[in-house]
Amino acid sequence: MRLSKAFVPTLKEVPADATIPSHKLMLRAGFMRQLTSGVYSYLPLGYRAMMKAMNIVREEMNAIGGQELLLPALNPESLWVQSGRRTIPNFILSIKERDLVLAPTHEEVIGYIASMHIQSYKDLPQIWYQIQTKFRNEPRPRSGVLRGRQFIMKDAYSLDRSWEDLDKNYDLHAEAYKKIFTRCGIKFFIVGASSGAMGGTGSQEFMIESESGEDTTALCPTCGYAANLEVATSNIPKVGRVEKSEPLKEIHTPNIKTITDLVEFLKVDPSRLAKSLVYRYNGKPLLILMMGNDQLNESKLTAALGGGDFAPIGPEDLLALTGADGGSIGPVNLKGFRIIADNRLEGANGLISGANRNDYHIANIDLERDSKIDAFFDLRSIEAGEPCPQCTAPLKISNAIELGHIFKLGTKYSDSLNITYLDENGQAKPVIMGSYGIGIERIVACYIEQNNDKDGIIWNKSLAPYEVHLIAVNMNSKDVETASNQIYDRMIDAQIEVLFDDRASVSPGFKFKDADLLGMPFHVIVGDKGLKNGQVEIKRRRTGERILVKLEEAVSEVQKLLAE
RNA sequence: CGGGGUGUGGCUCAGCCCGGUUAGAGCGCCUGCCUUGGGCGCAGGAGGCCGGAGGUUCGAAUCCUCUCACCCCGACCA
Repeated sequence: MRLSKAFVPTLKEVPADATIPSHKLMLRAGFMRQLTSGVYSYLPLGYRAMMKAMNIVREEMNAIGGQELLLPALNPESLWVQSGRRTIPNFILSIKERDLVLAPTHEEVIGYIASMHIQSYKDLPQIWYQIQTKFRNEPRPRSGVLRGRQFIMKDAYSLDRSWEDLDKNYDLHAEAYKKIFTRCGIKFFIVGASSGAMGGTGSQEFMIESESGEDTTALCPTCGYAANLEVATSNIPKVGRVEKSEPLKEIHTPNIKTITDLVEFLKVDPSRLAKSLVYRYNGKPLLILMMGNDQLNESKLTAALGGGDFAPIGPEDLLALTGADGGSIGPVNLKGFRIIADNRLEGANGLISGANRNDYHIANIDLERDSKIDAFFDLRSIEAGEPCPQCTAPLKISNAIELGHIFKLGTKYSDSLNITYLDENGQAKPVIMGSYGIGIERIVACYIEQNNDKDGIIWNKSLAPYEVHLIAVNMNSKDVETASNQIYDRMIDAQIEVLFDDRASVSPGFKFKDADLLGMPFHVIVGDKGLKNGQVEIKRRRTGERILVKLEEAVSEVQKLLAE
């Protein structure tokens, strides 16, 4: 492509709306433009990079037996009502004129097709995938293409007869994902994750570490344990028992509302303080007992409760139920509540907690003796430095961007959408499903997050919009014009993807800046300076290293470099 | 949805508190000249109902009310 004819609107100044490197660079390099919040147009260069990513994904999906198809973005609303996902908050965008919605993902459509055409165990297994635009009713799009209302995803769906077969398909996808991200040149890691609103029995996320990430992950630098904070555990000890259970004692604690106040006031070690969080779960009161310094993890709570609606209880409601205000609630003599507690409290005694009477706490609580805990769960968020659950080395906590997510869905959609097959005995059985997503824009954005410098993007060959950026330093020089045109033609013949800066009215400095910004792996520079000696220059974008080669050998040298 | 911020030429912004010539700068763009190894120089030029609606006023980019859009933090998040 000749830059003199190309649409590559580069920007010298940083657009005001962009805050993270990938967003700034994708705008500055003329890869895309925003149309409205969370919606972008992909311009020629950006689209080429995305197509490179899509093709890598496609090749690896095909390699595990995936069959590509294309599904409708417009879906009947009723299908989503049937699956139960129409009412998920901030999920589905709908069309005003008809009872249609824009598909945010495609389990429902896949299920619809499968329910009609998968009839026998002989039809299984299947891997179906699509690479296409999806929509989400995103409350707050942000960080460029990392969280948009419209985005391209590869979504794959596996259909199996058994959980064992699902495991095989799941593992195949995990391996394919490793190959995909490795080929893209992205440094990633894999974490155990919560299956969230997708439902299902197991999932892993493919992550890159990034300050801009919206996920938080726990990582063990020693043994490699990695988990999303939604599910991460640690080897932090239980509270345990003190020598002797003393009799209960009520303590006057005027105006003490928080755990910090309480530690200050009683001059006690916070390890004996239990805090009470009061929720309504499916309309009924629920007391959650945690260690005073621990944070409730709502993802874990959701998992523990097995779904349903929960929300913290309001102050008036609380007073009516307990006769006390927040900060004075505790598990002893609390009527009408289901009580659950964090695992760390199992069997604990010698605790201090609220007395269900304003300005009073109770000491010497023995949970086994003085309260009835309905169940213990892992409910706390782990913190940096806690011992790894596998090897006890201190855990590290970092933000991360989710590139891909693989789920064992099981029968969630088979049940609601009635997807069954007949087994060898003629018995109807639910199809066991898996789903496997990759955000295409995120591949490009994450790559850029990991590969840029002050001058611009640094592409590798696999995702670069073009392999080579050919720069004619001065098109008004006859020699340069002839030589650079010759190299360009030869590169085209050699099927090298080349972007040729043949602009006559642009100064050399401008061209070099543009080339660094666009970031193709190799720059071939043709100027009078080199041509005097029959030479052209090849610059490696990543290192800045330059080599001089003979004009006639320019193309073969580039081929050598590209073959590395 | 809560909190904060911003809307002025294609881009980045000044002007707004404290109302008053014809609304400015840099970059980009057009024309000509010049230059040609790191966003080059000189000269000339085009381009804006100051997000929108209403109001206050002799007079509004500027003050008030409403509204829309976008960004950031939070909530939420497959």
